[in-house]
Amino acid sequence: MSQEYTPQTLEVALQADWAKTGRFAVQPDNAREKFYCLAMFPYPSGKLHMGHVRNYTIADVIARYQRMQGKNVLQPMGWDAFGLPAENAAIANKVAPAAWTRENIDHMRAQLQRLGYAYDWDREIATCDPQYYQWEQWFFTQLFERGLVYKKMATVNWDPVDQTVLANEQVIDGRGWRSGALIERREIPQWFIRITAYAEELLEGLDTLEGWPEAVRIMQRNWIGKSRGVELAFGLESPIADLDRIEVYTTRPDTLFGVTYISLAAEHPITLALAEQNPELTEFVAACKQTSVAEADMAQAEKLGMDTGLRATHPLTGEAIPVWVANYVLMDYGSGAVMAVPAHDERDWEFARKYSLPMKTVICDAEGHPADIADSAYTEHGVLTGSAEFDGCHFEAAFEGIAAQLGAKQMGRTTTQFRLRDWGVSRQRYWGTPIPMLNLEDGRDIPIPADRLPSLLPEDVAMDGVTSPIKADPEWRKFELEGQPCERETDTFDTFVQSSWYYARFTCPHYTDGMIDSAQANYWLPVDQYVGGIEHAILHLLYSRFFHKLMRDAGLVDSDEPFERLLTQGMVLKDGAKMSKSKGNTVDPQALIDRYGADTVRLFSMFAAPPEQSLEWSDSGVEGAHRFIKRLWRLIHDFGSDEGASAAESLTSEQKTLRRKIHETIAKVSDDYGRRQTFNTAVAAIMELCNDLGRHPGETPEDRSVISEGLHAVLQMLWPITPHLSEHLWRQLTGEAFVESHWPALDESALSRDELEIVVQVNGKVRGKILVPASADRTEIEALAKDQENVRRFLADATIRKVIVVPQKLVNIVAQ
RNA sequence: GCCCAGGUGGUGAAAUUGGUAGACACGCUAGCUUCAGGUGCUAGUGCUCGCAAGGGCGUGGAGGUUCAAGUCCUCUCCUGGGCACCA
Repeated sequence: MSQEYTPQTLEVALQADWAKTGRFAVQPDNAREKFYCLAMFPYPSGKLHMGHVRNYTIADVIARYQRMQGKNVLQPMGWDAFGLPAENAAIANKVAPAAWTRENIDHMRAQLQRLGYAYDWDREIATCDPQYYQWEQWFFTQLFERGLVYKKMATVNWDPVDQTVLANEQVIDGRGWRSGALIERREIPQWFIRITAYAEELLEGLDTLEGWPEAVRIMQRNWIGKSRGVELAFGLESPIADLDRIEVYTTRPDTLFGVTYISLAAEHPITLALAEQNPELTEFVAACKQTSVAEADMAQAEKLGMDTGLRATHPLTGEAIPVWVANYVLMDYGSGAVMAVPAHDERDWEFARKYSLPMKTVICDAEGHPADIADSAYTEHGVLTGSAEFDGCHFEAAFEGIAAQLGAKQMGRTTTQFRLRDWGVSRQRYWGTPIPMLNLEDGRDIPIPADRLPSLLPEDVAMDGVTSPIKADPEWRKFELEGQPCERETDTFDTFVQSSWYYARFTCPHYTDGMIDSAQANYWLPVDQYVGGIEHAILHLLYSRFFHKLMRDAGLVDSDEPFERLLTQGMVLKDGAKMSKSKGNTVDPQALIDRYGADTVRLFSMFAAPPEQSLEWSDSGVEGAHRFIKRLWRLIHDFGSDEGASAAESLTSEQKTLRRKIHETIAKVSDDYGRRQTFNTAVAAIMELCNDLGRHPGETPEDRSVISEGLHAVLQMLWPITPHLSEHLWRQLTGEAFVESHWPALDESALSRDELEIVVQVNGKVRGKILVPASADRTEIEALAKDQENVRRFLADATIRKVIVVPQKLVNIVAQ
């Protein structure tokens, strides 16, 4: 009766059954505890890659484990369907982004279904559907009314040949990826959402997110970057560009006496005014603009500067301080000007060295001497020197004293600043949500009225590769409001806007009366478990937290935070590198599913590494996972049906040992799935149990009873990972349908041991092992340890100084 | 450049609270079964000395704390992620 393992037929049949019976469709149910499990939805790029498989398997294992705990589990799936790749594909393949996207969705949906994920497909969302983005447009107009939206000039990468704006990704070594032209920074008007109004709350909220990895919380905290400092001004003798002073911000006012120059951004109004009379400076400013807007590029670019000849007055000493223009000072941050203290700031030190600018030490080192700055800046806090009446002050006193003196002179004040900048949401692209704003003839911007939404994106378009079809089409732009002609905004939203609230829409995807059905949302939210790549640690997760608070303040949801617990999974690598087409090291999950079935692919993904770590791909590892499945298949078939095996009365010591292994495994796997989320160690433990079950003779009814108990537990514990295999074999073994809401019960009494093995060390090195009765006390253990044969040899002519006994574990005898 | 992770056998990894380093699996070696094997089973497998019993060494590198360090501290090297228009 040894039947062959045929995953292709077995899995597809079960999947059809799940779909037909609506097995994973859910509704609110107040009788049961809810559990909302969500994996970050994919961009529909064409087909699934291994990163998706890993991501969705992790989430599915958690969702199914929670189902086995009897919870009402929501696990939805959808598509982050707007974005740049669709435009690129449209140009390359002469197909409209909409058609390309929807084809990809159909293909990827089928792939996900073939992997057997327990999704409620009735809730599927695609962000490119007007039914979705209309509410995003509506919400934006609400934010506008609340004063949380504004328009200002902001910098973009400009390709002067293609006459288009480029994403940072499209700028390679400072050149446009298609034209090869040197790109330049250019300022254009763009829409912003005031995330900075929520900076304090976003920062404080991090402390409540105990279910988040500490690394993510730290990264967000640093990103928000709250600092206490001083805003101060250096005076100008005569106004330039209507400014009579240069404003700077510093967190180190204690180094104010060490300022030897000031640096302005290339876009600073004073720079621009000075450049008008100075051709050399004009040229330098143009050169400064030839880097991408990416911070990484700017931080690594060679530091360039030029003396403007202008001098500003030090607010405390009255000295004349040279004013420079430098390419590392950014107009978008703070005031676009910084005071430079080369002795106590790394970047200023490098710049000053390069241009032979003076340095002035004003902080003492730990020994109380003026710090040595010959080889690098001294950036520690310390006692002041060379700072007039502040000499001898420590950081705190100097900070307060200098701030007070600046305040008295009306030249400065203490402030709190955030590194976080407002969220620019304008994109000069076609394939996105049209920004629902109108430009009136008098120049004012107003929102499109709610009853005229959605502002529909035309889908039947041709892409020429340079101009957005809605920018190229004058007809689309035309709009009439109360008889007045006006123009639609032709920019679209950043795709992060869609992904900032989809988790909430999943609770009520078909709701037509508003953005969110609060009754549904408040039942399901917050998401109990969110799973996604670590690469989203800052942007996506911060924007979502921000949007949640915006929705809360609009009365749509009750909770303060969207995601209770977060699991950030590592990447899938091959040959130590991220899989990518350009490297030619991709692995197509479809080929693996076709060859081994979904359960093998799922099992390997879970077994190969813990979820937070990167996973090194291995073909032979997949083979190994498949072999384990076949072994288990054979084990169950060889065992036959369990013909109502009853709990045995008295067991032999071998049977007791096997039963203890079964229950130790249940305890470990429960902990690994639930608390630790280390699925690889759970699989290893189940494999160990299977090895023991296979080795155990099945001669007596008692033997068969214990083995049967173990096989039941194995199938139940594997269900979250290999659901098809488990359901199929369960029926073989028991003759009944698999009941998913039963997690195997732990029998604590089966865990007890009569004897323990204890390690004996001499001076920290293992010299022997002893078996002691579980009831043995300290003195007995110590005596047994000293008596151990090998231990005695090492103690022969030594004096025992100390004996350390760690209960249940080891004895360390310290001897000389 | 800045912020955050990670580095353990030939390979993927385990070691959960400072307490036996290498569980589980891959690979490899030997044997058995079968002998058409991309099959199955058994044993061995960190390096090293030894016939063996047993010993020495060993978690990127250098120091340190401790009876005891993969785990804690300091410095350092390498790899990966993020840096606001890839998603």
